[in-house]
Order: sequence, then C-alpha cells, then structure tokens
Amino acid sequence: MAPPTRTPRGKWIEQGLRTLAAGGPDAVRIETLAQALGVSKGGFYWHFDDRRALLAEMLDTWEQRSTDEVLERVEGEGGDPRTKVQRAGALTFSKDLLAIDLAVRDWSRRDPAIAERLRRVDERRMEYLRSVIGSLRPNADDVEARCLLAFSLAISNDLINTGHGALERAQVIELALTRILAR
Amino acid sequence: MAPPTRTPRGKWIEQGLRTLAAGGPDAVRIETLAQALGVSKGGFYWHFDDRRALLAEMLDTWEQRSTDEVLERVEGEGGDPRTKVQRAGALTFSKDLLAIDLAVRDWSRRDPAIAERLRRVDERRMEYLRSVIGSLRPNADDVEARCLLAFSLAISNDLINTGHGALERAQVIELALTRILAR
Amino acid sequence: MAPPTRTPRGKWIEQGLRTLAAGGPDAVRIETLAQALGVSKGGFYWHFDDRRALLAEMLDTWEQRSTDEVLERVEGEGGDPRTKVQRAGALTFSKDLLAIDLAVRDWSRRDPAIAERLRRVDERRMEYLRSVIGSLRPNADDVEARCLLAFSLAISNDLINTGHGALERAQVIELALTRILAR
Amino acid sequence: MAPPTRTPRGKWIEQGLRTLAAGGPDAVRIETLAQALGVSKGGFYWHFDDRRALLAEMLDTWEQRSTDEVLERVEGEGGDPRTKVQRAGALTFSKDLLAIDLAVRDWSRRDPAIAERLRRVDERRMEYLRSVIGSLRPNADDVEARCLLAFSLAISNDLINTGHGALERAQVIELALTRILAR
DNA sequence: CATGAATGAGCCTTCATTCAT
DNA sequence: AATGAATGAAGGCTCATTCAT
Repeated sequence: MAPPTRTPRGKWIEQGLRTLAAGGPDAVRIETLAQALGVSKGGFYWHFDDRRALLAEMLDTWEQRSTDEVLERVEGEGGDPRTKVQRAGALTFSKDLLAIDLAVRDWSRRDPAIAERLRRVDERRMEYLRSVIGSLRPNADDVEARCLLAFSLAISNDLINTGHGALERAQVIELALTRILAR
Repeated sequence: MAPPTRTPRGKWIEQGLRTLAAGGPDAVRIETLAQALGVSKGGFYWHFDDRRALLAEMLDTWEQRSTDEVLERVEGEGGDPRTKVQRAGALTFSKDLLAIDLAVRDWSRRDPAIAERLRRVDERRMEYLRSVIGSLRPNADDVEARCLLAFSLAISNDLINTGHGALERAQVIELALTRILAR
Repeated sequence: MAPPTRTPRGKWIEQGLRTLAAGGPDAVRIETLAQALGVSKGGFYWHFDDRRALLAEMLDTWEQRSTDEVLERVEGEGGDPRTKVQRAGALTFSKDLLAIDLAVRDWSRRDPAIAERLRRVDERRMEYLRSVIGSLRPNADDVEARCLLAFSLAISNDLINTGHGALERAQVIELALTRILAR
Repeated sequence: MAPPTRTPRGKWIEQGLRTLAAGGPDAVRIETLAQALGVSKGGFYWHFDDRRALLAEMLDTWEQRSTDEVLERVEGEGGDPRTKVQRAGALTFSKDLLAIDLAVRDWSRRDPAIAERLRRVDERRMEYLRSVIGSLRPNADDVEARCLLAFSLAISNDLINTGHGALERAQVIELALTRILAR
C-alpha cells in the first residue's frame, strides 16, 4: 500500500507551471524540474514522451484552471455584478494563475499555437465579462469598451510597477474599477 | 565635432533589439545576430565584452529612445492634452518600440535589474501622463486612476487578442480612451 | 520426460533472434523486445541476468539450429550429392536463418567471441559440404575450391543486389551451381 | 601560414570510415571520433551539420573510391583479362576498402538508402567484371554465372573463416578463380 | 576588425539496469 | 513472474566564449 507513484505525472506538471510562471517557457528544463522534485531527470521520460508533451499538458491544465474552474466558482457564489467582476478577477488573476497567465501571454507573442490557446481562453473570459457588465449597462459598444478596460487593468497590474503619489496601487485600482463600472 | 560614427557596434545593438522584440531575451544569441548581420560571430567580441554587455547596451538604447526622445518630440509639437496623450502613446508604443517594451516587461518579471530599469522608464512616462491629464482634471486621485487606465490600455493592447462583436479593436480603444479622458 | 516447457524464456530468445536478423546486435534492445512481446521490460531480468546473457543464449540457439538440426534433416532425407547440397543450402540459408547468419557474420567481424562461434559453425558446414562434394570428385584440393565457391555463393546471395541482364538471379545461381559441381 | 585548419573536414571523414569499418554505423559516434582525433566533440559541428551529414559524406567518399578510382587505375595499367580481374579485385577489396565495403553491405540490409547506394556501386563493378570476363567467353549467360561467382568469392573471403585442410585460403582462392575463368 | 576553428558546459533523449511491490 | 517507477551513464546538438591569425 506504499505510494503507487513516487512522483506522479501531476507533480511534474505542477512544477512545470511554477517554473513557467517564474522563468518563462525556456526555463522549463527537464533537469531543473527533476532537481526541484528531488528526482533524477531520466524518470521524467517514464511519464512523458518528451518536453513538448509536458508543455502541452501544462497548458491544458492551465487552460482548464483559468476558465471552467474559475467561472464555476464565481457563478456558484453569486452576488451583484461588481462583486462578480471583482471575484472573477481575483480568481483568474490570483497570484499563482496570474504569473502563469503573463508567461503564456508573452510566449504567445512568438508561438502561434500558444497564441491560439490564449485567444480561446481570453475569448471565454471576455464573454463572461461582457455578460456581467452587460447586465449593468445597455449599450453594447459601451460595454465592450468597459470590458476591455477592465481586462487591461487586470493584466497590466503586475506588469506596471510605479508609485502613485500618496495612494497605494490597490486604491488606484479601486478608483479605476469604479470608473469602469460607473453609470 | 565628428558625427557620431555609426560604428558596427550600433548594428549589433539594433539587431539585438529587433531580436529581443521578436523572441525575448533568450533569443538574443550571438550566433543568430551575427548571421543576420552577415558577419562571423567571433567579431562580436571585438565590440563587446560578452553577451551581458550587449544586453546592457541594448537596454540603455531602449531606455533613451523610450523616454527622452519620445517626450522631446511630443512636447516639441504641442497640442491639447488629449492630442498629447495620444501622440505620446503613439510614439511610446509604436510598432517597434512596443514589441521591445513588452519583451522588456516580461523579462523584468524575472530579473530585478531589468525590473528596476523598467520602473525608471515607466515612472517617467507616468509622470508625463500625470502632468498632461492633470491639466484636465483637478482631483489628483482621479487623475491617478485615469493614468493607470490609460497606461494599462496601451500596454495590453498587444497582449489581448479577442474579437469585439461588431467593433474593431481600434474603435473599442477609441471609446475606452474617450471614457478615460471624459469629464 | 516432460515436454521441453516452452517457457517465456524462449519467447525472449525468439524475439531476440528476429530482431538480430532485422537490425543487427545493436537493435536487440530490452525495451524493444519487451514491447514486441507485450510485456514490461522489467520482467526480462527475471529470465536473464542481463543483456549479454540473452545474446549468449540467442547464439546458442542459433548455433544448434544451424548445425545439428539442419544436418539431421538433410541426412534423414537422403538423395544424391547435388540434391543434398541444395537441400543443405536451402535449410541452412532459409529466409529466417540466413538473416540471422548474416547478422552474426557481420557481428563476428568486431567481436572475437562471436567470430569463434561462427568459425565453429562454418567449420561443421564446410565439413559436411566437403563430405558430399568429396563423394563426387576425387581430388581434395579441387573439392576444397568447389566447397568454398558453393559456400561463398550461398552467403553472398543476399548481400549482392544487382541485375543480371536477361536472367533472374535464381537462374544465374543455377548456372553457377552447375558449374561448381560439374565434372 | 599556420595550418589553416586544425582538423579538416577530411580527417573526420577518414576517421569516420575507419570507425565504420571497424564497428559498423552505430559505432560512428561524434565523441568517439573526436577523441580519436584529439579534438573536442563540439568542434565537429563546425564542419558538419550533424551526424547524418557526416555519414552521407563518408558514403560519398567511399562510393567514389570504390568505383571511379579503382577502375581508372586498373584500366590504366592494362594486362590480360585474368590480370585485370585480379587487380580489380585486389584494389576494390584492399584491406581498407573491403572492411568498409562489408560494413556498408550489412548496413544496407536495414537501410534502403544505403541499399540503393550499394546497388549503384555493385552495378558498376559487375558491369566491369562482365566486360572483362566477357572478353574471354562468348556466352552471355555463362559469363554472368562466372561474374557472380567471382564477385561472391571476393565478398565472402573475409566473411568465412574456416580451415582448408592442407591448403591455405589463398591457395584455395587461386584454385577457385582458375575454375571460374577456365575454358 | 574580423574569420575560421575549437572548447566546454548544458540540455534533451535513450537505454540498460535496479528496486519495491 | 511481472509491473511501475526510477537511476545514471551515454550520446547528439547548441551556444557562449576563446584563440590564433
């Protein structure tokens, strides 16, 4: 009844995603992962055909987590539109997921296959944003502009690192969000 | 008084920035650059101590171009605040510079030295935005929120790739910008 | 009195010989054999100490099959000398055995142990050839030359792949054999 | 005026052919060659794209040496048919070339591209044999049989390793050749 | 300034072998 | 008897760097 697998497939994927988040796709090196998992690199090939296979599964996992899981949770908890938008943002761009998201986003700029995956994910996110913000405001074009602003704000948060005078970043975000959702 | 000799040194930097923009820092390989320049890679080391030195100079060049050069040009041409914001955006995030900017931005997430450089650059950009938008709106906090929104919008534009129903991306941007600068 | 149990051991050897014939000794990889047998490679080590042990047993099997079994069958059926020569050739160099033979022959060129085994086998074959052809021709030296020719012809058949004008290879062989056995 | 190349392309090919002859294609390992040449393995890639490129050039070299060079020399020296046959055999299957030839021959049994190359080479050799032996004997079919025998004898010589009673192998070969060329 | 050549570290992958179950 | 999992030693290839010319 000993552990049926010392280092299950999932561990490699998890570590892979952590590494991707921290260092980008080029940092996802078999040897590095193995070392982090306290395992010999050769063992990797028991679980995966090759590096590409790992990357693919990592992306599958990320895609799943970033869409279905987030949306289910948000819709499950209910609340008014503003709450939903904030919650969806909080989940989608939780510390862990955001780092992966940004890594994938950069990666997508030089790999069409990644770009396609990301487009799929973003499309679902935007669709959700649209439905929520759309319940607040009648004009479709207006909704679209607000969605893009909200989305941009979320993505850029970790990409911009400046001071804001007397304010904290969080406060500025609050103000900005209010402005986005304002009447 | 001698004209700033366009030594081949500059060519390496230029090509380096092009490559950085297209493939990220890992893609900046001496051999690749040499090939693109039609030169043997050995020659690289006449100009630069090593790869790091090239990267450093590339970043110097980028920093200079992204700040002083842009701001000088924008202020030199004058115009009302909205015009200035748009022009600054257009210059800062011209096709070429934006690609570099995004590459640096991603890079900065895993290299503190890069992060510090980027912070310096962004701080100057925000300062300028603040001064321009501040001339329109009196409330400092409000200005800060609008600045962050404008900045986020500019950065994210190339990072998001979704459809917008009947609208073109450019139109949505227009609407969003109007909203940001609105009374 | 128990029938020679066809333990799985034999299956590994069989598959090993097939693989040796098709790809040479380097192609005899535990993993490949296991896959072909629909078994996990770990199991191999229950039957054999290591790869070398398998190769040794494969060679034992081949040696046995190439000599005793062939000669018994040929002598068992009788016939005139030419018939015997042809039958011995047909059996020794049946499609399956010939492929193994050639693989071993090449292998023997770089492994003295293999060379010794092959010499043993060939010596028995030549001895038999000598006895049969010797029953036709009186002069020992002459017999020796004919034996070598016959043997060369048999071995080379699969190693040479040229056209023969209007003739088929089989016809040329016929003519050559006739010439070898001629008065 | 120092040596323009420490380890010219040709050296790699030469060493590659030596290794091929001694150990078959699988033995042609970059690292092994490098070590034999007293060079670091990395340097290999300055001269060749990859291992396959080396193998290809090795085969080109061998093909050239085995055909044009041999035939030129034989025809250049003249002599009666028997002399030519023997000389062609001696050159074609000189110690060095024969070892390569046999390695290629075995290799060709599992790689169609190699088989095609070998066929081309053998076809030229047979063509030459045919022309020489054909000058002795009128009947084409008869000539064909003799050619095949001569060719088989040459190839098999190094593949068979048995005693011949009181005779030396060379003597048996002499007898066999006489028989092949006999009236 | 630049080239041709070489080095060596690092990474991906394969494979014989081992080990616990 | 056999499996799932892991190890470790190769071996192929890339690339920053060096060096002599």
